Amino acid sequence: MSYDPAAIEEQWRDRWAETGRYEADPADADDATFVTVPYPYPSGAMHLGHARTYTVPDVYARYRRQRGDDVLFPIAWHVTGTPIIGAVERLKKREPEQMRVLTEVFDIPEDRLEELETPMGFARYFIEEHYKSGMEGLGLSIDWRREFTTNDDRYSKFITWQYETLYERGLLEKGLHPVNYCTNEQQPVTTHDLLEGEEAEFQEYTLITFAGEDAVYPMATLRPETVRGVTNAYVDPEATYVRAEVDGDAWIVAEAAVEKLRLQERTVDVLETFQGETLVGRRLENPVTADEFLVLPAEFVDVENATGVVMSVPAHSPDDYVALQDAKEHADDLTTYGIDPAEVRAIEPVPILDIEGYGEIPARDAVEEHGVTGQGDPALEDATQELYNREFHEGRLHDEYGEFGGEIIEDVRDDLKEHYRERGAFDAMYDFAEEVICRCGGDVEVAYQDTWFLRYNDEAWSEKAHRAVERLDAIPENTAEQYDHTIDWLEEWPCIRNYGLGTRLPWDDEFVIEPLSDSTIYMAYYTIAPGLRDIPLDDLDREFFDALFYGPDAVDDPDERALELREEWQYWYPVNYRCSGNDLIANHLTFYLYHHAELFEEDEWPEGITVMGMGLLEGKSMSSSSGHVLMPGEAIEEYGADTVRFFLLNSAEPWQDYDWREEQVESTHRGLSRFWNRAEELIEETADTPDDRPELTDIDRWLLSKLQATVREATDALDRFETRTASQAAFYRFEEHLSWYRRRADLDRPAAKWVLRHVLSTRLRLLAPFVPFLANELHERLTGESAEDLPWPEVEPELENPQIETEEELIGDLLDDVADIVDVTGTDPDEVSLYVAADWKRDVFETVATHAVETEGAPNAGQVMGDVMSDPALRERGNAVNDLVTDLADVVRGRSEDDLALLREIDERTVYDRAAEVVAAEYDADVTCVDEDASDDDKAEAAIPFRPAIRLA
RNA sequence: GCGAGGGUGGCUGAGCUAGGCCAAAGGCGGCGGGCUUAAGACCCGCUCUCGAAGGAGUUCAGGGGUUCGAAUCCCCUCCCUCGCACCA
Repeated sequence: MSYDPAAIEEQWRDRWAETGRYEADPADADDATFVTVPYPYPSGAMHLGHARTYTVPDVYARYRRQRGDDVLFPIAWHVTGTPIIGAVERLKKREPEQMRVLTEVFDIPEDRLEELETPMGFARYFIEEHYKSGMEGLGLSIDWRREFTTNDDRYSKFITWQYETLYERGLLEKGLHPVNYCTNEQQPVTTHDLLEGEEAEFQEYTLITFAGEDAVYPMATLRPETVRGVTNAYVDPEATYVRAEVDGDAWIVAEAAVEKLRLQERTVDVLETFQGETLVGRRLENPVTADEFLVLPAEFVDVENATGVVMSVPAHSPDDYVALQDAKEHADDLTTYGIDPAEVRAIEPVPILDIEGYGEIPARDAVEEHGVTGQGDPALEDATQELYNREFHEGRLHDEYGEFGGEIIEDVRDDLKEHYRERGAFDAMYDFAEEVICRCGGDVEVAYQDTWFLRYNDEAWSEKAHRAVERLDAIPENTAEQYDHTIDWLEEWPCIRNYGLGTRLPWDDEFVIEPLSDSTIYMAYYTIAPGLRDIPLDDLDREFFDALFYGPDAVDDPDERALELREEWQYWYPVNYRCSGNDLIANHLTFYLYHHAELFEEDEWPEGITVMGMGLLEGKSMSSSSGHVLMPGEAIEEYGADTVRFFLLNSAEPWQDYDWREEQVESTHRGLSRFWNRAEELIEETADTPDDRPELTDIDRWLLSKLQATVREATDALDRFETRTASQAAFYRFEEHLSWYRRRADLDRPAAKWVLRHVLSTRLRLLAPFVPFLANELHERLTGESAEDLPWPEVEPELENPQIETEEELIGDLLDDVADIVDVTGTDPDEVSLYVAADWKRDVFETVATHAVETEGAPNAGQVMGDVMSDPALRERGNAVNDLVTDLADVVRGRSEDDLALLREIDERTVYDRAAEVVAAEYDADVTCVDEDASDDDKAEAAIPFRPAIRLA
């Protein structure tokens, strides 16, 4: 029967489910292994991009089981936060885009849409219909008894304990914080809720408070250091402005700014409203220089941005420079505003910094260099971008800036801002650089909201987190520094939301703990989830979990049930390996380290983290909304789960990106089919082979020796999560050994049959973690037992035989040489003569080899010659010896002492007699192998040790 | 800009953390042959250049250096990908 994945896979899935094969419970042994993955977020279907994240830990779990461990590999569902709620809202509104994804991409039947109209109904659908079936389809060895969702009551009790504990330890702090806020719905919104401006980030503008007669005129800038370069201001004469009392001071701002300021916790009373033109011509005073300047009219002023009053720094802003040129040109028009044109023409750019490569007025140079033609020219943007960058990183402030004079902007901007803020010259406000619209159609602004923060910048806490990194097995190794870097860089993290699924903040229940903050120590929850189900909700209080996690002495009257669960927790903890995405290093994985470092003792801290690259589909990243996705179910149906697994695990190491290319996947599938067919054939044809090891020949011993190397390599690789290296060695690389074996060995011998069966059994056990369906099925057919029920293969040192491996290499080299000659000459030889190097040449080799050992593989030709020539018999041979030494130096160069010892042991005649048989068979030629000395063929002289001379005829 | 990772033969992708066994694995594609009524699948061979004797030449982003010897080590330049937060 040929390879039929669907049939055998179904059968093994059933068997695993029926027998609870992967359910793990504490035993007495001290060999527990606990691996976890991030619990999925079922706000949509699982696609193949997710599949490897779950498959890699599955391989490790299966591997450790074969090594004899109790292995726990659990899964749960993360439903915290707003994405699911948002998705349900969009479904209820029957938004076309959402409906398209649900019905076309995810293929949800019409009659089931209704059950998706509640958040948990929505989540449940994807959990059951996509994630669970996908995971079962892939053959993941999950203990399903432990699943839960983060919206479960008992989980909330656990999170409540966590946050009460952190709160008590002073690691949470309340503060005001800018957030995206929908002015229509009057609540904060997430990026997912946005219709337009999803990419927009709000910025903190510095407001420079220029003084006018009747009020201050705050103007927004991202470059506060340019304050000394302001030459004038602009307003939109057509727009509406207001004079308002803002926190007790009189301000002039655009009317549009009033709401923004209010949202940012300002008290704003509008005193009067007027057209922008009233402001034109007024004189304002620079709070830093005390210089006066004019307010000019300009159409380009956007009153929707910041305060709607703009300052102009023509020396350093190409935009302002060009605008000023225009203003001067049309200065005569300004008389309508009562402005003296001469005064406008007299405005000159005021430089405030020096920068190499630019003249006194950098903006002018930038404008000229980019060939900017006017205000609407796209080149203006490039000029601005380049100049801003250069000035920020290279510009040095002029001496008028006092303590900041001579400094690079990059180094002092923050200090300078703070300096003037303290003196009342600067203020601040947040705003977007573009328009942002909510899905509800409402305008989104930046608002200050009360928020609770986790204090990840706390020194003592960071210190503990660094210690956790130190003892962590970070895979790949270079990720360790990324964790350290993240720890140093993290500030405070807002850990709550105003709405969403999840756990309420225990002491302030208008807030919900957000997803990245309720998922930091939940791995512990897997160990107790089944046990907690039997305990009444109300009993799961602070004391209960204190007893559970901190032991009987932590509370006055410890709950017995908590102490029992404590044993289970301690049996599995710590997590040996967490497998996650490399994009999560900068938040989730580092939070994971922080919370463990704070809440648990060192011996419960994470032992290892393996991060993974992303998955591509035909070279492009997958996304459900674009439809460029492949669901695991589809792939499994097409190729079988083993092919899917093998591709995911073998095409790249876990931390590298992989690319699902149909062509490659098909080739993987063919590889597995070929393997299956050969294995099945072998199993049938050798069924009556006795179990006892027969007398082996050299080539049998060679294959078994290669097998040992393969076992060693696969084992070492899996210990480091190198699934590609491991599977490559056990599968593809060994196929090459087998093909040499088939070429060299008589397969009809009982010994060959025994060897091939032994090899197959070993390889199936090595492959079982990768392709469990195929490997278990074949092994069961081979011996009656499945591969996963048998131990992981161990290296059998007595089967390692470097001597024979070296000899086979020499035979291979000879075959290559013969083939080479045949190829170049285009002859089909009838006779082949092999001449093995004479004894004296072997003596020279000994001398060269001795030198090589002394010089660690880098023999000095001169010294060797001196030695060799001390023998009179050799000296007579003159140039022949010289050439030989040169050749032999190449042979030994770089070889280790052990290698050389092997070569010295080899009897060339025996080896090449064997080689002669192979050559004879392959070329259907008469092959003779004689010593160089015994031949009168002048070709024979070309023989050197380990490289016989060859004559084709 | 900061942090991380890369640039290898038509493509993909090993090797580069321990420099010589590297003209450089494997796969895909291409070419030739076998099998087949035929296609597919499968099997064998070739796939940098030159060569009628196992050889030689030029390659591993570009430039420089260390070394008897570098795809592999060091320096510089250019280019690409990812992350930079309140999104999960």
